[in-house]
Amino acid sequence: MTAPKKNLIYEAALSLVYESNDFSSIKVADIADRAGIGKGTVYEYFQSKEQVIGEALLYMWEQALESFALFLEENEGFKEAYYGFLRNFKMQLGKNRHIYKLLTMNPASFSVPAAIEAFKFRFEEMREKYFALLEKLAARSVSEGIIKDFPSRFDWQTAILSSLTCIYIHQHFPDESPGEEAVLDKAYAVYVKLLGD
Amino acid sequence: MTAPKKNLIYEAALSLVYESNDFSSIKVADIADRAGIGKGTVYEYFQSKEQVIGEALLYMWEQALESFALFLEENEGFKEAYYGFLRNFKMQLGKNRHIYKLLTMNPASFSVPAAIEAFKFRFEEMREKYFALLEKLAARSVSEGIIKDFPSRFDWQTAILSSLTCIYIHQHFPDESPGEEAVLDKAYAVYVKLLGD
Amino acid sequence: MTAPKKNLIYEAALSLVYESNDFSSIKVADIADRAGIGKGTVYEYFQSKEQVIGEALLYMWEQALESFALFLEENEGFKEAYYGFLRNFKMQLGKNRHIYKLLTMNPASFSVPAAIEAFKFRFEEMREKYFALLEKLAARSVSEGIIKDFPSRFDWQTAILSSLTCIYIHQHFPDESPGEEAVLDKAYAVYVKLLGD
Amino acid sequence: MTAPKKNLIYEAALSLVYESNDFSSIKVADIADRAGIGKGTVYEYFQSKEQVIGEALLYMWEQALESFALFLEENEGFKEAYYGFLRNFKMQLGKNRHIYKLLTMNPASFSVPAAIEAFKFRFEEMREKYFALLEKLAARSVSEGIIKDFPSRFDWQTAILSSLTCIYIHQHFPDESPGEEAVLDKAYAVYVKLLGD
DNA sequence: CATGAATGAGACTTCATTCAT
DNA sequence: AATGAATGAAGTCTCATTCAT
Repeated sequence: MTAPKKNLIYEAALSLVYESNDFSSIKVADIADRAGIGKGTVYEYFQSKEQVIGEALLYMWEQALESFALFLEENEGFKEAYYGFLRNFKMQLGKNRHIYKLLTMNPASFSVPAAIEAFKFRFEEMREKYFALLEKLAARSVSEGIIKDFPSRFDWQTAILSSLTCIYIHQHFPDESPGEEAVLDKAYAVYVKLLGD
Repeated sequence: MTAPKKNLIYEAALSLVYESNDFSSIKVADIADRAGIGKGTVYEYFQSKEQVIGEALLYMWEQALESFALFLEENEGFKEAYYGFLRNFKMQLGKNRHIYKLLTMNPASFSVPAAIEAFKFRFEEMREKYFALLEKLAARSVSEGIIKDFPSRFDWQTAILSSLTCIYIHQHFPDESPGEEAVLDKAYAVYVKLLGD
Repeated sequence: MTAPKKNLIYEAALSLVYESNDFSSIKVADIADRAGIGKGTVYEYFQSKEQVIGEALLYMWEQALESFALFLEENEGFKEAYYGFLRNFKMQLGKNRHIYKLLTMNPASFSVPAAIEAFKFRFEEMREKYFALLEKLAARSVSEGIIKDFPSRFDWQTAILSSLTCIYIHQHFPDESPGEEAVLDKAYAVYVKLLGD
Repeated sequence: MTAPKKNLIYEAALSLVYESNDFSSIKVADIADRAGIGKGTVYEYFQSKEQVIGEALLYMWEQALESFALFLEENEGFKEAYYGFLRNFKMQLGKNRHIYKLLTMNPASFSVPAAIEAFKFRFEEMREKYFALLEKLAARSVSEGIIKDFPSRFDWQTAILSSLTCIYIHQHFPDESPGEEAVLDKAYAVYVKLLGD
């Protein structure tokens, strides 16, 4: 029965990560408060504050990857899948605009807990999985003939991250941006333009 | 003659910002050490740690904008100017890969010192100046016929940020990326592809 | 069970107040040391050093008033009550000769913590209670016929404070003063002379 | 020409003593500011903050004693002299109600600078002078027949301090007290009652 | 298991004092 | 003689972590 309590702590920690944009300013007391448990209890499940936050971030990514993988299985066509991917990113970003770095798997975002060697490795693993899924997605665009030649890893990374950047700009400057749905078309177009012949 | 001492502190603070990726983990003692001055001296020039870091970030941007503006004046042609812009970003990113958020003027990066209202305003001002320069740059690509129609603000923002994303990926995964010079061509191509007909 | 720990801190703070005669020179570390607790623990019970000292002074007065009230109830006759009152003052003064201002309820003595508005009010309350008891005491001297007419507030205040002054001088210049018991007679006489016809 | 500068510092320090009621909270920077001189200059004339305040207090007393002595010489009759004495005390107290301890020559008020041995001695000297003058004043009341027998030192000290207490109460509770002039009569009456047969 | 009172290392900040100008 | 920039010792306060209950 420890799993649910750990998750409680993860969710609490993550909600604070979303708000603070600054790992070291997050307080254990706040995590405990938000999780509705005692401060001491946190230390029954984790060794240190660093570990709590590190594990919480990995937990977030595990969840995200799992549902991403599931989603890819359920949606065969590239376009629907890509729109779904964008839509999910948009939603996450809507919850918290500070989270861009985390959502784009920016290694820098793991700099604090990465102090502990174990995290570096586990994060690397996670990134591999993430890129494997993205590659699978990119592969579909080729097999469906939307993109002619299979792009290099560098190229599809650039294309996908640019798509996300497009959505990021939309979130930051909603006034100067196309509508909520139109931005998805824009972002999709970015991918096609960058990888199209 | 207080300006040089203030600058000394700015440089010290910034070098720590580059390293730590986490504002609140920076210690006043470290700033003072790195500036080669006493702890108390920092407080002769600033009211609080928050202010030191906030002002230092603004200082960094002021410097960057100034040299950017100068550079734009000195380089008439779009392509040279754009390559110069990319080269500069690449160099900055080379110094510190955590700094992407700051370099892309991500408002979130200012979230800590922005607690003080004054910072919000000054940062906003800075961003306006930055975008004004970027728009000027984009305008050149139109006047030189490289881009047909003048793009919307949203579109050229997306195009330029995607260019930078391209370089960002290069820095993070140098093994899978084109050479140091080739990446500039790639980044330039991103801009042209996204805004070309 | 936090009350005893708070009281521990009060006693520690007061013993330092007695010694230092200068609020702002009292150190939190000293309070903690003397209370036999950790520095941080003080901040579990109080918000700031100022608050510790302010509350401690109020605590001292609360205690004093309580026992004074009890004493008045137990001693019916004016003379015995008055002697008891003087004796108590003498004893307090014996513990610390700097404390005169505090013992005479001099509002100035509260000037430091009174910076916080709440203290002003609570101190005012305390002073009212104190004067109510003194008035009750004075009233007895009238009802017993020791004093003819009921004196004005100003007059009995002057009389009582002069009594205390008498004891104060005794403490400061023991060589030139009457004996330990004789001074009480002197002080009592001061009261009677000043209010007697 | 150093005398006037020293005096400037004394006046500045004293004005802060009047306001703060707490020696150790007075800052050298404030003294210098108020004296209109540089911080470093203070240390040209004094060795330490403690010394500044200690000397300033002694300076105040020297001034006061000098004018008191002069006043006694100029006013032959006891009653006029006593009223003058009271009036002066009242005026001083009007400037600052925290100063009671200082004005009544309470040794406790010198506790901080008294840490330096030299001060203890000089203060003792000053008190002797002060009491000599008070005794002279008391002697007049006897020689003029207002008081029958020459009172003991303890008795006239009590009488005079009670007079001052009377004025002190007037200052603290003006609403419940007699008028500005009437209080002098009251205070005079206190003296007479306490020492009269 | 769960707690939260207690702790003290360590961070921020102040300010008396120095000293080069 | 006068200054005030620079300093660092020392004080206030925070908060991650422990541990007795």
